[in-house]
Amino acid sequence: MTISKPPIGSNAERSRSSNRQAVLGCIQSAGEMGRAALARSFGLSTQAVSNIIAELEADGLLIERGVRALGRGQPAMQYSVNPKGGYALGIEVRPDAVFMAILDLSGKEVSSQRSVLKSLEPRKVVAQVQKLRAEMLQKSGIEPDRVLGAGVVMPGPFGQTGLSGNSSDLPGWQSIDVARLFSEALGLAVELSNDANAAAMAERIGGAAHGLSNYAYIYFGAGLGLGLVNQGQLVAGAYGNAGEIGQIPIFTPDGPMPLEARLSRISVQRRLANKGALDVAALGALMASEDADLLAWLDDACAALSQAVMIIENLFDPETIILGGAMPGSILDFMVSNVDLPVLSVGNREDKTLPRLQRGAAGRMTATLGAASLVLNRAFTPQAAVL
Amino acid sequence: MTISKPPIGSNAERSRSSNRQAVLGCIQSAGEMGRAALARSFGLSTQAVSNIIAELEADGLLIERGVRALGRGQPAMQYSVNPKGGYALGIEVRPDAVFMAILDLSGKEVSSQRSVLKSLEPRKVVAQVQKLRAEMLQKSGIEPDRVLGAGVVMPGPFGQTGLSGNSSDLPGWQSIDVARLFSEALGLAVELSNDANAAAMAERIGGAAHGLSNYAYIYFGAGLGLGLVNQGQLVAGAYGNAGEIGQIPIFTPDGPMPLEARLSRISVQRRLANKGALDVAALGALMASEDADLLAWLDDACAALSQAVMIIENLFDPETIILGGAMPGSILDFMVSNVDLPVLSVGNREDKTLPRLQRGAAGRMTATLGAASLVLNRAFTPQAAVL
DNA sequence: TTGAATGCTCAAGTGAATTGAGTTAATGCT
DNA sequence: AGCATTAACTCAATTCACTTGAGCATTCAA
Repeated sequence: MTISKPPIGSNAERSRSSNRQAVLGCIQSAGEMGRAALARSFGLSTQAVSNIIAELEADGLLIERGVRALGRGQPAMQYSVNPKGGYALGIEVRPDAVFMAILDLSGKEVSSQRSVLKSLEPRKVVAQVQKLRAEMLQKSGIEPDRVLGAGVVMPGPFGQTGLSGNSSDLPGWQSIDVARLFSEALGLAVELSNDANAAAMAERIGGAAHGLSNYAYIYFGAGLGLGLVNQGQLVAGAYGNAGEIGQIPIFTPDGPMPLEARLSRISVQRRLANKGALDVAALGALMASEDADLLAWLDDACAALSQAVMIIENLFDPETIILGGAMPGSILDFMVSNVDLPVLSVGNREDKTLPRLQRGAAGRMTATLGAASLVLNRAFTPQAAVL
Repeated sequence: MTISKPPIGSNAERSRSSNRQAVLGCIQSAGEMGRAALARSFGLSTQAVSNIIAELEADGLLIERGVRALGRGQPAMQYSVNPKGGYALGIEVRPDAVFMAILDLSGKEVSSQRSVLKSLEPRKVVAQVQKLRAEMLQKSGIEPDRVLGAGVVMPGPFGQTGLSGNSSDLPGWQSIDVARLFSEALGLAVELSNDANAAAMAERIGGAAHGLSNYAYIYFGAGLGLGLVNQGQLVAGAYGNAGEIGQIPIFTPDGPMPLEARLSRISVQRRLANKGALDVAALGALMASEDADLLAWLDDACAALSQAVMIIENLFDPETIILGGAMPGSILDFMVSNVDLPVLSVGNREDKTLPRLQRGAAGRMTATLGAASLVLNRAFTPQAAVL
């Protein structure tokens, strides 16, 4: 889902670029590190790491954090990522509005905004995004050339599939090269992804999956999505549509139905139709008041979630499964503590140090922040060559 | 599941090694290629490719195939992989026997053998494997240092999981470092995997998935396994147990049950218990005679498979799903043509050029050949750096 | 106090890529 | 037929980024 595949062959310059990314990524996930420790963890010489660090420091991407004595020998100068060294743009396009967020290199939100769409026509949307970017950069006092790239999140699935035609699809966007469109308009490298994948990446940059390389993320959006991270990279599938978990059939007392029919905002909205339109805040209020209808829905939702966990664990064997998205944290927490974790699963291991199911970031902006995280993840990860 | 993680940092030597693998892999999947074409597809200079080719030719891994004129300009000298340039060892350890196969670089089977296990104790098994290797290499006239590595296939899942304790587990093998054990005994790089993953890789080297990078493989072994290939690499999961598809619940008229209960050799054996022990050949004979009980089982199996396809497609969005393993080809073919392909799936695309479901290699040795294919795949794929 | 361990720098050396000029061998145009 | 064009390839020089080895600084432990 990147603009153009990176070249496969390796040469001196590409080595350096890859090593730079590895150094940055290692420091980011460890918090702070010294040259020698970095050299050891990469199989590079200290001298090589020294050169790379000098370069990164000159570029403003790293800052000195003082020396730390860790035992015998000369204490090591520690470095950490300079939050102000670079910024990532997150763009979420929805049928009604665009959301934009700016993250700094540490993954902290610098600014975020929502802009109602006047037209859904791609050119007009892009123009609106350009304007929004200019405003936000100016307001935050960020130099445009400090922006590393943009992540774009759109409702999937991409291309004409058996799941197309949902209400969440963007009309007129199915057959265009969205990544190229944004990349040319913004003059930035663009990563395109669906909401669940983006949210999954957000957890890796600064959330519950910090430092993890294999995990799954169940995302509550319009429907239900799944973000899969394998070896630190998103599993996108052949056409970028992996993770459409909402359609998989689950077993209920009323017969088989799609997971989404029991576990999604649409399903809770339908069940609690008499309570009007429920946004995240309203659901949180109902949860706080221990609303009986909501609790009844939660029972069913947990039963469905249990089956989803079983399928995900047995197919992927992740280190953990994270629950997040447009749901109040209290509801996610309830699910995490009330789901029956399946016994007949490869996820059921005695030596597991992480919980099998845990809560991630919740809220309306999760996917937008995730979009920006795609960019950060790329900045921190050496690009793998793919044939 | 390799012995030791490759170093992350890149330097000149590692660049060369990675470029060598890329060149080999590209030639292997294209059949034959010239220097200039290779250089273009990698983003390397012709000179660099020239040097690499000279080295590979000197090592006996490539052979000249004469010049081909493809238009204007000087015709290009084509190279292809020398089948006799290297060999891969495949080892499948089962509760009753070890299977061993040798593949040449082109993926062709050179030799294969079965040896009944006298003892399941790891040290004794390894000793038996060592002896078997010596015999087979000698009989085939292969110099030992032409062997690139060994792939080892064992019944999963690995480690103590909620699925442990199956009859297919190897007692006494759960808590040892199997890869190290074989690697030290054989003096070879060893890749460890379960049967489904290995079989999936076999299809990539020379079978139905030749040249594909994203596909899924449903494997009929003792139970049912799933091999997932993402970006040309197996998805192993955090603990190497991804793809345990047999346990996922599916919907049947008799209620929910594990997929394996409807779609596996065990299930057909149970349904046709009155016909005695059924090996692959016996099942093939029943299929040829259009046995009514077998056809009834197939109906149920296809219904189950349809659900599995839906889950796999929606979670992974593969280019294709391949069916293979210890089942007669005729039964696999029947399934491929009789399964109801789910409509509500991201796999249901109009622009798909590959069939959504197709048949792969069938037979008793599939996993053993797959084990050797793991080695070939590594020889042909630049190793990705993983943090 | 002394020696071992550890972090780091400087300067020289090395491996593998790129660059640019030049050769060879096809096709296409006049 | 002759010549320009295109493409594949080689040789030699250069460049890039990493490694190596010598040497210094700082800390801990005996």
